[in-house]
Amino acid sequence: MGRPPYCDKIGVKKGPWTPEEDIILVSYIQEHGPGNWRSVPTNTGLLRCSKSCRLRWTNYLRPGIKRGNFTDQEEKMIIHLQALLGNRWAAIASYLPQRTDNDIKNYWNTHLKKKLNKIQSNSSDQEHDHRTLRGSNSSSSSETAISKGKWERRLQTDIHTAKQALCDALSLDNKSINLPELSTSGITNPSSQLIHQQSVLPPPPQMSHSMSTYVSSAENIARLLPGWIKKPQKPSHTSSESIGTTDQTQNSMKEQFPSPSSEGFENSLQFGFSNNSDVSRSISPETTSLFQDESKPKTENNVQLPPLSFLEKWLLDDATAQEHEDNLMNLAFEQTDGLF
DNA sequence: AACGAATCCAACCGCCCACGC
DNA sequence: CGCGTGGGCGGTTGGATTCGT
Repeated sequence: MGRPPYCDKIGVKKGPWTPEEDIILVSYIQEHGPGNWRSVPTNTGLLRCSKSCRLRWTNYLRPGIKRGNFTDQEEKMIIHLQALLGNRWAAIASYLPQRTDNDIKNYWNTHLKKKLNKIQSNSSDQEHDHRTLRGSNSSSSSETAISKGKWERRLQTDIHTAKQALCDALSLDNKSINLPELSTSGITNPSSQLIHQQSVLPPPPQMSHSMSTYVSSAENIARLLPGWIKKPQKPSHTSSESIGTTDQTQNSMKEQFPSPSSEGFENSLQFGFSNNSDVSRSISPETTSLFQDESKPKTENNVQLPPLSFLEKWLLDDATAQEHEDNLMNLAFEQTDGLF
C-alpha cells in the first residue's frame, strides 16, 4: 500500500491562493512562526493541505524573496551553477539570496534553457560545418568528444564570465568582506563527489548575517494583500522604493520576520545582483532570523557547506583560481559526463 | 478588434529522506 | 530495526497573460 495521494482529502482547496488566504497564513506564521505545517490548516481553518501552505509561504510570502527581473549576473550564476550542480535547484538557490528554487527553476526552464539551446544549436551548426569541411566521419564517440569539448569551452567561458562579474561585484565592497581561512583540503583529496563539490564550490550565502530584506517581502505581501496594510503608501515598484512600505508593516514584519540573514551575503558582497544596494537596514546582528533555516533551502542532503572560502579566494586570487579552475572543470565533467 | 500561439509562473504531484516512536 | 509521518525537492501542469498576425 502506497501513501495516499497528495492532498486528496475532500474539501481541500486547490488552485491559486486568494488574498484572504494569504492574510490568514501570514498572520498565523507571524504568530507561531513557520514550521509544523501539519497544524497550519487545522489551526487556521484554511482549506489547504499543509504542503500547499508551506509552498505558498516559501515560494511567495516568505520575507526576503525577490521576484522576477533576474540580472545578468544572476543569470550567469544560474547557468554556471546549473552546469556544476545539474537541476538541483535548491542547491543553486542556496547560492542566490532572495531567489527561490521554484523561481530559479522556472527561469531556467523558460529562459535559460532556450537561450543555451540556441547557442548550442548555433555552435553545433558551426561544428558541423567544420567537420564537413574537414571531411571527418562523425562517430558517436567523436561527437561525444566534440560535444564535451564544446561544452568545456562554454563552461570555461561561463566560468570566466561569472568570475569577471563576481569580481566586479566584489570589488565594490571588498573591504567589508571577511574572508574565512581558505580550506582546500577537499580539493586535493576528493574522496567523494560531494566532498569534491563542496570544496570546489563556495558555500551558499551564510545564514547568520543580519541584514534584513523583510521590507521587500513586506512589499510582496502588501502588493498581494491589498487591504492588509491599513493605510499603504504609494505603491512601490522597486526594492529600494519599498523602503517606503508602511512603518506599520515594517515594524510588524521586523518584529516577526527578522532578516533572512542570507541577505547578508548579497548585501555585504553586493554580488552585483541587486539593484537595491541602497537598501540599508539597521537590524542588529543579534536579531537572529526566525527564518535562518527557512529562508533558503538547505543544501542537498542538508549538508552544511563549509565556510565561504574557496570561490571568494578563487575570485580574488588569480593564481589560486587558475590552479583550482582545473578542479572545477574536472568536477563539472565528472558531474555532467553522463549527459554527453 | 479578434483570435490563436507562445510564454510565463504559481501551484500541484509524487518521490525521497530524515526523524521520531 | 521497521514503520509512519512530515517536510524537502525536482518535474510537470494548466490558467493567465502577452505577443503576433
